[in-house]
Amino acid sequence: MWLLSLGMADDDWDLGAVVRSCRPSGTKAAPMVPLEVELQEAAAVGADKGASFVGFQRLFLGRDGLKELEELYEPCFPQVQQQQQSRWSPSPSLADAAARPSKDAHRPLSQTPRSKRRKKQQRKVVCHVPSDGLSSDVWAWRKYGQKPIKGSPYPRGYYRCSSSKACLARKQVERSRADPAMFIITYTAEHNHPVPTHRNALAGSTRHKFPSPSRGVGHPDPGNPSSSPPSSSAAAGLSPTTPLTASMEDELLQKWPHEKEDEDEEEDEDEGILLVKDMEIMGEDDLLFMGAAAPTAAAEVGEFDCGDLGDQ
DNA sequence: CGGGTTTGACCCGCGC
DNA sequence: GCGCGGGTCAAACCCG
Repeated sequence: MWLLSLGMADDDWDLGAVVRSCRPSGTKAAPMVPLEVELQEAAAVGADKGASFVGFQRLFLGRDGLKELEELYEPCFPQVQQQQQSRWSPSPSLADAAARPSKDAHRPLSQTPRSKRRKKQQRKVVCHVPSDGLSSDVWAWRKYGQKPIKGSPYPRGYYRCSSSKACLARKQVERSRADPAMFIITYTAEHNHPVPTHRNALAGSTRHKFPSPSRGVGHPDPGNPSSSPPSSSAAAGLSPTTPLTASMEDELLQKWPHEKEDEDEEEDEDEGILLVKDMEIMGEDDLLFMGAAAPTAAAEVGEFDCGDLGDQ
């Protein structure tokens, strides 16, 4: 099931974009099947998980932009559409938030401002997607880093929008410790440009060789991430970009199965964050969540659809 | 050649 | 104030 939680209330098109990216782009997108959405408020978190939709709806009531969301999610969540009629007022967009360079802006060093430092309250959108959903993201992402996360057997991949240099949109992809079959995609900041008609041709083209002996992994790919089951395919580092980037995925994939053992203990950690099963809340103030189901991930992982969905 | 990925180092926020 | 850990940078490398 796909879940998406919005750490913010923004709803401009950017948000939509985000959402979009989380949902099947195109018709052929991955099976968006399931879609069980669970939405809750931060406060609600921890509470009954069953609150899901209801909570969700409540959250959005009265806010503008909801409408847009509805549309966006419609495919995924008909219910939302039907039930949510209200709109929520837009709050500062992620872009804004992210755009605020904060103190980093004046960083003397050669380094660029790190506005992003974990702002405790930076708005984020967290999306849980099944491995097979990792692939569809209409945006073009470029990986700029990967790091092992303490407590998690899976590394987290850091991506930024490659469509526009000025775009502050970022995304983090990490395999769920609790459920390796699921990926946690966290979007930070919004795109400040329209969705690219098509992702860079090169994007993602780079690492197509899965089993490439060279980079990273030395093992043969377990299951050809790209072509095969996503479940194994993505890893924290999948490349959201276009189609495939298999290397990272491979790595993760490969290790994934093995590390699975750790799962048990990790579960709670995942949940610790707030994940109510599939949902997480980030941001502290006004966060909203919405469930979204979006088979986007497929693209990240694999190669399938990326091309198609790239365009919308 | 352009653009993406990999990877180690660096920086800084946060908790103790 | 210190140390840990997460997030980002940037050089090196790879691929079409």
